[in-house]
Amino acid sequence: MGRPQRTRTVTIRDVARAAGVSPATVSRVMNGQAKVAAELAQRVQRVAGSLGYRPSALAQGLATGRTGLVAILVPDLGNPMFQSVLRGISRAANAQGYRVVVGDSHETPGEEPVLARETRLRTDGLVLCSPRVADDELCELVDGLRPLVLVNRQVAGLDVPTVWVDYAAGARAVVAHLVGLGHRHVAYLAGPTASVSNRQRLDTLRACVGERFRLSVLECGSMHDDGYEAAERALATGATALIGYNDLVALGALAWLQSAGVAVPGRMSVVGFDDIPFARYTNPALTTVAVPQEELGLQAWARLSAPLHGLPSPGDVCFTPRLEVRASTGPVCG
Amino acid sequence: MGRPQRTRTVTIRDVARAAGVSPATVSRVMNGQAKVAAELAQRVQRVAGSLGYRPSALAQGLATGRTGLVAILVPDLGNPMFQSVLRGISRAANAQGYRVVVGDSHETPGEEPVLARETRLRTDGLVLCSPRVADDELCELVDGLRPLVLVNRQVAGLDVPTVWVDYAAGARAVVAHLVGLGHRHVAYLAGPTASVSNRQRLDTLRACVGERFRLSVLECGSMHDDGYEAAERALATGATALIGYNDLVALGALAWLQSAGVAVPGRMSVVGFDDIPFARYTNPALTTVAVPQEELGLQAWARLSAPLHGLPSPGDVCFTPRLEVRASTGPVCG
DNA sequence: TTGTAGGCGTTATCAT
DNA sequence: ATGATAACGCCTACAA
Repeated sequence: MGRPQRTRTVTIRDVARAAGVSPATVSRVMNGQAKVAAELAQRVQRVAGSLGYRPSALAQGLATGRTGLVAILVPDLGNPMFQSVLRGISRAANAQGYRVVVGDSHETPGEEPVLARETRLRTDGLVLCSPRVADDELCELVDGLRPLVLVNRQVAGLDVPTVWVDYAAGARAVVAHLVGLGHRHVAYLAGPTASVSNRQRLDTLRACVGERFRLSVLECGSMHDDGYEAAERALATGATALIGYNDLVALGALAWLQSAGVAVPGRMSVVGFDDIPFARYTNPALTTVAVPQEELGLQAWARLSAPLHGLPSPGDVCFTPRLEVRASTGPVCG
Repeated sequence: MGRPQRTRTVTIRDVARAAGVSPATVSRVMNGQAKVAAELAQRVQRVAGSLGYRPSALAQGLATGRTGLVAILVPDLGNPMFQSVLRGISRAANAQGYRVVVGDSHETPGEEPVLARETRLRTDGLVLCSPRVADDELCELVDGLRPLVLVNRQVAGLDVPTVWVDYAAGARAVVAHLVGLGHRHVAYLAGPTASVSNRQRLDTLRACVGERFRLSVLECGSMHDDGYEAAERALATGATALIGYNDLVALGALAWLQSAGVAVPGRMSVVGFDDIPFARYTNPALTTVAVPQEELGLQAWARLSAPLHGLPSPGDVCFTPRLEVRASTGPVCG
């Protein structure tokens, strides 16, 4: 066998031999499982320690059919929103003896299926957070990935536990807020076209268009730089308020407006989605649609751990976001 | 065998049987390795596809001795600095067919050894980024983790490839800059005591203390909130300039100063370390000690991939950071 | 309580 | 070019 590393690893047999017992006994001692004579256990422990024995996670996984690992895949690890979800799921999973590994698809829909499959192969379960892959492809993918949980992505007629946020309600709340402040022309800095939640926000905003509400949609992206770059175009539309696809985009736009000397909210109000930690610290602080990020993670774990323990998964759960009004929005100055 | 999941997985044998060939042939086809008759290969491919066969990564790893995975461990995934390092290493590793998994010790030194060992067990190599674990414990740890690379942590007399930054030089540059602007009393918002780079910065600053330079050290932390909370104390010391342990801390402090109506840099200059992407977008933009974050990742991979390919690892590399002067520092107003 | 042996799914050596 | 077969390291019925 071509073992690349010339490091001869210490196996369970080596320990067994050195301790004068059978491999089975060593296994039992290492796993603290069955009853082993205290004295024997001691000896095995000592020998294992002195030999520097580490059970092979691969072999264990192969033999037991479980790895003790679950994975969460996100489109952009740089987004604090996803980090919060990650934190939520990690906390919950760790409390039950599972480790969480992270995958980042870098907003590349094409990468997701391969990354998902490959990751799932090494773990006991998967959480797909805001997947960008198309509906039909997602449907094909799903069966090979169970146990699986979807966060922020509902697919009709798909039997997969799901945790999601009603962004339509959030978007309507934003519109109501802005219209109440007298805004009649709003610019939306659109996120990735592959993002379903972007589509939800966009569709909802479009549905609000009427005599008292005009909408300019600008292509943007999902990151801070994208918002920074798009802000000037937003200003040029003549809109008096700007809605970012997410907080990162909104903060990017805010940064540009500041640097360009555009008064916020005097000349331009700014709104985001998510309520990432940073949002409250900018100047002015960002008005945003707050979603319970860590809670999403917790609920995701609840739905992933159930099948891991042979239990039925709880039903889907939907959170209604809350508009967090801060200083970046104000009445339109006429 | 207690297989928890009742999902009978398709094995290489099933494919072999269904295709009327031996498992060995299927293996060869899947790996595109040796020569297999074109027609046979076709058939195997078809059968494998229709059966939904996915090779077990665990079994492959066990049989080949390699996983195609490397891991990077960071103390705080929420810090954009570490994300940039991660990006650098991922880019380089992916280009050579390796995947990178990431672990987060959450600034908990005690977690590092167990996390490191456990992660290493499932990967072919490890990068420890800014480890917080104590020197002696790190020394013990090291041998069980090779192939291993250290980023931002040098340990004397330890034979481990290392990529690091000369933060002492960076700190001296900051002091020179501030003194040149007339500052005579500076507050340092200290990071985690377990952070070696915090110690380097602190020691260097202390060494600069003299008749023309007074230093107040305040306990802080490594995150945005820590800086936000510590800023008031810094102001109370009467210092005219504030140095954050890192950019996150400096930006937190900046946010508090803004909200408290303290003029920056008029009343208080602010400096950070790292030059995270955000630093240039705040208002005022942050003066900071810029380190080549992605480059650190690239160089780390270069040192990790070498032993993976049976080559000798390149020597250690040290980067000298560059002071990026922006608008958050200015002459003392007297 | 402890040992024996078969199997987890794959790869690689060695025949054919 | 293809097929047996022995590892890889561990776990767990089952036997003792």
